[in-house]
Amino acid sequence: MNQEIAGRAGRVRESANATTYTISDLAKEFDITTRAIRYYEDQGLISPARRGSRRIYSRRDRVRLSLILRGKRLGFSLQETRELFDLYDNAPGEQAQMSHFMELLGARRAMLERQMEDIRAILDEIGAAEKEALRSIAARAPHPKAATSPSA
Amino acid sequence: MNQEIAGRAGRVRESANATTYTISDLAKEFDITTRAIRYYEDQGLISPARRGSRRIYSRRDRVRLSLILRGKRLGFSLQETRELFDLYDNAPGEQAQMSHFMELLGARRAMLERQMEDIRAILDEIGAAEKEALRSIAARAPHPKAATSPSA
DNA sequence: AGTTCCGCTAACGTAAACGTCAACGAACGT
DNA sequence: ACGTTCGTTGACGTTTACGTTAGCGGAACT
Repeated sequence: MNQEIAGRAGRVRESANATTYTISDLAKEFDITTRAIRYYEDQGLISPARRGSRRIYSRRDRVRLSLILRGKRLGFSLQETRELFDLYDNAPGEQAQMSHFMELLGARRAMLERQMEDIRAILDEIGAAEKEALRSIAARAPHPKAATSPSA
Repeated sequence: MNQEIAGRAGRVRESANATTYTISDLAKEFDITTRAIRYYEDQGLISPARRGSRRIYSRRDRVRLSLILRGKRLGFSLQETRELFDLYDNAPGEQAQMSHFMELLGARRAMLERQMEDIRAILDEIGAAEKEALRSIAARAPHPKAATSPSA
């Protein structure tokens, strides 16, 4: 996974030293399929150069890809991420977009906080169940009362 | 949203005081559609009693529903939640299941941590972008260098 | 009695994000 | 020269979690 070494794929092509990647270079690096990468292109998230029919990815494309994946991990849909890209491309650093973006981010943060709270609640219940189990074992009682079902 | 008052739906039916709910009671309380609730039943997650063809939900069913929703918020699929229910129903408090459950929970925790890290990274970049913007404004320079695209 | 809800089943539709062939061309190693 | 590998464009298939009619039967209000 070290993009400095690499077999001898498409590094330093053409004139100066424009670092480029093939589709499978990126697929391996990010551990996704080439199909996924082409799909992101279909959805307008990346637009790699072409050498004939083959796709040539630049460092910029590579950054975009990492941003797409980060967006996915945060629960953004591909369309949401695309909109953010579009906004930024058409006027980087504008305030209206910034606030739109902050809204999305805030919503995600709220989701994460709720998830954390859910996990905390589960852990609490597990803790209570354990204590209950220990107590019933200590008292040599076969079963406590059997609640409804912990889990999830 | 107070389930103690309620119009005069299906509270205290039958013999003693077995609190029950109609499907729309629960739909309103949890803010989901009745279709969703029936779907959970199709998938084997709940099995409400019937009075004729109509579904009668007990407090146990209501707890299950809340667990299903919590599972969803944590990213568990309905099938995963169902498996957890099945495991617990067939032998509550067994250790093998507990470890299976803890595995799932651990995976979710890892996901959450990664998401938190992603958000931290984004906030860092936003902070850096702001500093850069302020600096370029202070120097009356039109644009910095224009990176690749922050967002997502 | 009539009409309006509520609920039920059955079945088809949907959206997102790819997976999975198929059929083909170009490039690369031997 | 040739087989293998890599890449390309369709195009259809898949999964999850419901949404959306459609058509019908009781139940409840007036």
